[in-house]
Amino acid sequence: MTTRARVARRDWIEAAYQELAGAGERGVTINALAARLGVTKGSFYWHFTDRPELMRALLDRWAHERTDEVLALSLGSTTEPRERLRRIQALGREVAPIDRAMRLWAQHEPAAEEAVRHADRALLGHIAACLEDLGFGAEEARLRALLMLRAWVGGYLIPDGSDPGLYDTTLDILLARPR
Amino acid sequence: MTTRARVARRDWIEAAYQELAGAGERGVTINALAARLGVTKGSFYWHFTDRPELMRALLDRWAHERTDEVLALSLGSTTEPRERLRRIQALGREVAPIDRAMRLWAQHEPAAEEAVRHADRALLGHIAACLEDLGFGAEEARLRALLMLRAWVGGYLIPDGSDPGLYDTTLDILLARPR
DNA sequence: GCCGGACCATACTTGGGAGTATGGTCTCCG
DNA sequence: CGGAGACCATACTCCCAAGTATGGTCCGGC
Repeated sequence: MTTRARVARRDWIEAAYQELAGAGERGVTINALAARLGVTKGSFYWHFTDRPELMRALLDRWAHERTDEVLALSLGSTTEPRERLRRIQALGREVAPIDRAMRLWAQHEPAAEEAVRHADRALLGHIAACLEDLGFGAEEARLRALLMLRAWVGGYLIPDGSDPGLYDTTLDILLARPR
Repeated sequence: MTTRARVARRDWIEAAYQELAGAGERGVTINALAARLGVTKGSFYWHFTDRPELMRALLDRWAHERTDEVLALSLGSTTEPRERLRRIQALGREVAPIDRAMRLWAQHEPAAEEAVRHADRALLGHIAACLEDLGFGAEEARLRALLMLRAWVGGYLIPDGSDPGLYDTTLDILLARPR
């Protein structure tokens, strides 16, 4: 038969990652993960010393994933700035659940805040680079990149904040030159 | 002597409101409020039947306050649209702590989400009205109002997201006409 | 075939916050 | 003065998630 329910350390991390994306940080509870994995807490406390260790592993996993994604963006096939910005938006829609969970978590956990800060620095750098390619000055590009990111994550905190027509036109607005 | 530590129902609500703004929803705990007020839980459960009743009262208090503020905006002295938008931003800075706490709370509490939704509808309406005064079409005004709000609350979720130069220029960007 | 270590189940204990039961104190009013 | 009701303190119980203790099972190596 197919080897009993033995799970590895990465299985716990993966399950926790799913739970984090779906239910937020306080949703990732040992018992819930155990149930999801078909084992009990006994397994968990063999692979980890305590919950904080698991959460640190989550931070690590997310940081790496996010780094890879942003790297893939900057290594993308096209060099057309506007298309690159559109791909950033597309990525944003993909990672929305986990991204949102991470940012909410970062509100009351300094370690998570630090991870988000670091990831945002990279992402903002990439966005700003695209804007500079479009002819904006360095400082202007920085400001608009930050504005673009804020406009994006702001959607997490606004009920009914997902106007279908918004994503199509937000770039137009953010890229309009001052007169 | 100055009448013992007798507190009224509104004192509990006020203390809870402070705690909500400062420590978030899960920070408003009965014992913490009791300590802050110099009484014990016995007092609380005389004025309220349970914690949900207190939280509903908080929602109410916030909704009224927010309604008054937005009303004051639309009844403001000036009629110059751009100045009105600047005052909205100024209000945003004032109410940032409680606004942020409410939105975070709304992430896992339907009643809070409903309150935020309702308040946002009014605020967005007011912003959009200013934008229409500036010559934008109705639909365009709606979109830009939403974008402005998202850009604002997005700052809550971005570490180091408070660039000093941002508030000065964000209006310029949001008000630039498409070419 | 059996032994040691990897892995997990069971059954605890602990800590913190919500909620309850009950009795005490002040104040006002008759 | 003497209750009645408003208001609060004390001391519980309940619940839930984290963490611990301990014993059981499986599997590879000798």
